[in-house]
Amino acid sequence: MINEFKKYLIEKIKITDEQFESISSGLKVKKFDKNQIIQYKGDQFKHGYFVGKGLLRSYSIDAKGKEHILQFAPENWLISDRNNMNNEPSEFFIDAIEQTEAILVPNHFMDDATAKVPSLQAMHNKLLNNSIRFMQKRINLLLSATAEERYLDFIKLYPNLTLRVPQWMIASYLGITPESLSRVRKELANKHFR
Amino acid sequence: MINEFKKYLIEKIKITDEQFESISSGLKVKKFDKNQIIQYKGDQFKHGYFVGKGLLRSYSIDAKGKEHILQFAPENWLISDRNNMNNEPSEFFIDAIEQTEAILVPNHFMDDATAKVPSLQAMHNKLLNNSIRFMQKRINLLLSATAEERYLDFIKLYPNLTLRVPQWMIASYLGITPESLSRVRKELANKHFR
DNA sequence: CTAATTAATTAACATACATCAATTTACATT
DNA sequence: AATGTAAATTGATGTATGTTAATTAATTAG
Repeated sequence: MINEFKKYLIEKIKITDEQFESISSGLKVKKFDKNQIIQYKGDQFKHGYFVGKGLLRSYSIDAKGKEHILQFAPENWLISDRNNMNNEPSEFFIDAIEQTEAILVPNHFMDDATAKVPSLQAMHNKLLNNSIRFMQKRINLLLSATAEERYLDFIKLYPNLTLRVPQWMIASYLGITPESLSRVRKELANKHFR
Repeated sequence: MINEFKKYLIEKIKITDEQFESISSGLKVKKFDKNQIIQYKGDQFKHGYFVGKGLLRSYSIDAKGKEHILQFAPENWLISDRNNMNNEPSEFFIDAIEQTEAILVPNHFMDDATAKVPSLQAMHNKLLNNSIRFMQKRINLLLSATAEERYLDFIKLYPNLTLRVPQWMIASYLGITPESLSRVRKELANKHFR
């Protein structure tokens, strides 16, 4: 499992084996049951999670008790609370959609890594940059696209998650109700049948 | 104007005067007319803009020709195209809402700065992190809040822009039509009158 | 200062999506 | 396999926001 994390860092920030060994001691793995809530809004932890096996999600709960999914984190995703990273309480919940094993990654792991090995900085910046790009695209879709268009984008972007995640969660990620998503799917099925 | 950029970097990444001097030579200032389009979708530039005076915006145009505003950039904002930073063509347009003077900031300015002065890296990461936090909040609002709630959030977050920017642009940022925003405002006025 | 644009408001009507409620289907637990 | 629970579907209806179009107000340009 630690090895998966190494692969992740090799791919994302081009870390070397030796560099990884020098910073990875002390990483702990933790298991979570399905439906276990890992982090509540308001919590302040000093680590994020690298998912080795399973599936996590982060989400908010609005005044009416409705959940809104910010992010899915399947295998080989690093999910960090951006508020915790800034030493502020979390705005979001995190829970396990499936039974999950994850590495607890200290919030300053990346800072430490790039401090220790400055050559990693450029790639790490690129990683953050991609994260911003991704979110810009999502904002743009929320501003401009219909429910159907957003769903089509989702299944293209996350073909695996589409099968793995309950529909009501996909709806929640898209910003529509499960009923609406069901209708969107029916519409799409009809279109492709004709 | 260069001095404003120095102040920005002192505040945001805690650069020192000497450090700034060592990397700021060669920065160019450019003026833009009101309504001038600075960057088209598909363009690939090697610089972003630090706004010293005036106001820029980035936006997309959808299939129906409707604009959707991703970001406003008033004085002391650094607006960089995240696709260009990754050597890919831009997904968005940038234009000047007001007559603007901006510093052309090379895409790799920050990378260079942190490479030259590794101690800046932590703060730079924090800056990017804040950018992500901000976008997470916006996504969450788009998923969960009504037009009225989003507008109230906007005027609280950007009291100056609320006065400076035409309403139809605020509507475009919020993801609603100008007509709807007008009605939202009327509603709010009524509520506070009663 | 006036004319010409552009923005904002308002009203009537349309529509995408939400809500509520009832079934049906799938999934878990024993 | 049987039973209970949660998810998905479907239908009827509601509502927030969109669309179109007309009017008024505000800006901009000559």
